[in-house]
Amino acid sequence: MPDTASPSTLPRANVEAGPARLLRIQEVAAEVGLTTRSIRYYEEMGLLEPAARSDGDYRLFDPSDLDRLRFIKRLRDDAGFSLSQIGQLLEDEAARERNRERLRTTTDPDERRAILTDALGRVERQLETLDAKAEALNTMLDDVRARRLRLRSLLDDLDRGPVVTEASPASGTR
Amino acid sequence: MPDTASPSTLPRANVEAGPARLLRIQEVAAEVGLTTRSIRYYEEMGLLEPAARSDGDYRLFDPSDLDRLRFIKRLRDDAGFSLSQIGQLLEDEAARERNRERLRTTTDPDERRAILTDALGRVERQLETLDAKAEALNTMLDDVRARRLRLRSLLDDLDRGPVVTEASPASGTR
DNA sequence: CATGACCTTTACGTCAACGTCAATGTGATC
DNA sequence: GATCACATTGACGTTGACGTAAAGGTCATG
Repeated sequence: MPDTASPSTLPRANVEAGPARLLRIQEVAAEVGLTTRSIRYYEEMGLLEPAARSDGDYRLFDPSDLDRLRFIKRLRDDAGFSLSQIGQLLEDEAARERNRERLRTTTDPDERRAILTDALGRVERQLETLDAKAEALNTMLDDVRARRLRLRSLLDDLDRGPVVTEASPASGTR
Repeated sequence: MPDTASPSTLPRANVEAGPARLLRIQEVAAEVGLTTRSIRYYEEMGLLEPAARSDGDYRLFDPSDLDRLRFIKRLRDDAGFSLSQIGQLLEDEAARERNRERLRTTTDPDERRAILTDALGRVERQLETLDAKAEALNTMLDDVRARRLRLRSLLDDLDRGPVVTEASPASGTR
């Protein structure tokens, strides 16, 4: 029984969940809204590695690759990170997934703890990066909201009654 | 009596508030943390216009120019906007300041209302732009926080007691 | 008025992030 | 097994956002 693909917005390894139909680059591009060139470029930059290659060396992408590409796109478009910054974040991601493998293969509690602690540290760093950006953005948002408030109250004043701004006694007079 | 410059983080026109010492490009660059090249480039791109020029055509910047440059820098570094996007936002800014001039020179309530409404609309659009970005960022932040939570609980489990991930034949009570 | 630090414009160089051929190979279909 | 859409790897072109050097003007100071 083929499991219905559970959609996820997060990059997650498709851990031993069956073959799960591999896509070629053009389908992937259409699916995630990137160009084939960009996808190849991201691979060249080390941001991802296609799940497999065909006999004739065609790139073959699995669902987790799609998630990863969507994640990259979000970081690029929404957050405005550079590819090298994204590389930092995804490097951590990749390490995390490698560690997930090891986590499942080891039973030594100490090693498990070490791996988890390591992963936690990387996530914390990701959080710091994103948080800093979000905070800066929110500050700017507050500034603009303040301006909006001022404009609104000016308009209210205007509607409520004739303004007594009285400041230019000889306006236009020379 | 020279008024002490009131610091503001927002770009605001220095409305008839006295001469207020004009700075040359290098001082400005040092002050706001940009290169002179960038400042000239921003002018070339139409993001700002120095308050004045000296006899010998030196660019001369007033405090509101500095605020504007700081604003540009924040949009670029913190929010990750491109210069053309910043141009959109600042185009609105420029129009707003021109309108502020007209606001002070007209007494016609209808015209004032029109100008204010116009300005309000532009600020709303700025808000939309910034809001969209902030929302996207917050979504990503939530995702990462969720991952952190999962890692923490895994670590907690590990600390609290031996995990029963699998049948470990070696240890434990028989 | 000479000097040196700073400014001007002009113009070419650079790096990231792709776009766009070109030459060639693949693979499902008729 | 020929076809044709899609794939591959170069390699060069382009755009944005500056860096940097050249050839000169400006301005406060000795």
